[in-house]
Amino acid sequence: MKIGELAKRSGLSAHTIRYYERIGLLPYADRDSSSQRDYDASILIWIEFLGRLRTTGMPIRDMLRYAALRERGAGTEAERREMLERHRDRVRAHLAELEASLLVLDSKIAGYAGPDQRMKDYDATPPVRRRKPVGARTARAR
Amino acid sequence: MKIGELAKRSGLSAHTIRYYERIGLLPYADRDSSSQRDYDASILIWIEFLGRLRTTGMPIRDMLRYAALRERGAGTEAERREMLERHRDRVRAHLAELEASLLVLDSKIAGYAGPDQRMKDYDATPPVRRRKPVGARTARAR
DNA sequence: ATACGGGTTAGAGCGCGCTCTAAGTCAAGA
DNA sequence: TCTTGACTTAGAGCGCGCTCTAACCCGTAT
Repeated sequence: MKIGELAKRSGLSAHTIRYYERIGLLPYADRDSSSQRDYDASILIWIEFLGRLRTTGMPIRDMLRYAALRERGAGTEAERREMLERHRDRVRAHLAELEASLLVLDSKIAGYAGPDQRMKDYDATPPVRRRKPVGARTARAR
Repeated sequence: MKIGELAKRSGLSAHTIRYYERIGLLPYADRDSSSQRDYDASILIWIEFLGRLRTTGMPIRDMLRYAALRERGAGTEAERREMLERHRDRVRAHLAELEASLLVLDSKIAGYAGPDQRMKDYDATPPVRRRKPVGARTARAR
């Protein structure tokens, strides 16, 4: 499979695939007689996993660490596992934050829809703050 | 409240607070006789809400739209509500993606811990791909 | 023969969201 | 009076993760 095909199948752009190889996220690909990358379908599984790491917010520098361990292979399992466990915990924490914020969004939306069209105060601009009216305080258009 | 105090209380840096004002996320703050910003505690509620939007991944340009509507005040409720509803839907979708990826992480971790120390294949580096062995294919150290 | 649609490289550029710097002002305390 | 520390502004700089450009190469179809 050449890079264009892999791009289609993986959802990454060819540019991004080359970039990932350059930085070491993807293993250096075999080249055919014309120096063109020739991929085995098995790379798709790795790319999909990378996508999971990215989706869950792992920074590239950490993915690189993981990828390097993976390439070293045997003997690195414990460390890889620890990385994933730490990452999973961060993802769980992030998930909890998102859920909390989602609740806030929901109640805010409910506020807009509520029988009482008036906001629960914390949305309306505070009634023209004008404390310490010192000097010429023009409104300054933005 | 001056900017340092607000920074402490809001968790934003003073730099970031000024930046937010500059771009329009925070309303232009009243200045005291020495041109120093003087905040009303009510701003904290708005900043906290901005934090929710940021946590849930809303781009600043969208927050700006929302902030502008908020400042226009009356008559913009419907649009603000629609924005939040669309955003909420995106957050829910993202949440679902995260949860799916979390499952993958969990099973991957389980694989590392499993009774069978051998990976379910898709983690081990594929057994030295060497298809189309054309030309001098040096391993090229990385 | 030539045009086309892929591919190759090194390296520049970009959008985002801050984050920091430089040079200056001001008020309070020793 | 002098120092200190918190503030002011305009604007530069940064880390991230791509994304694109330029110039070139190659194999196939017309």
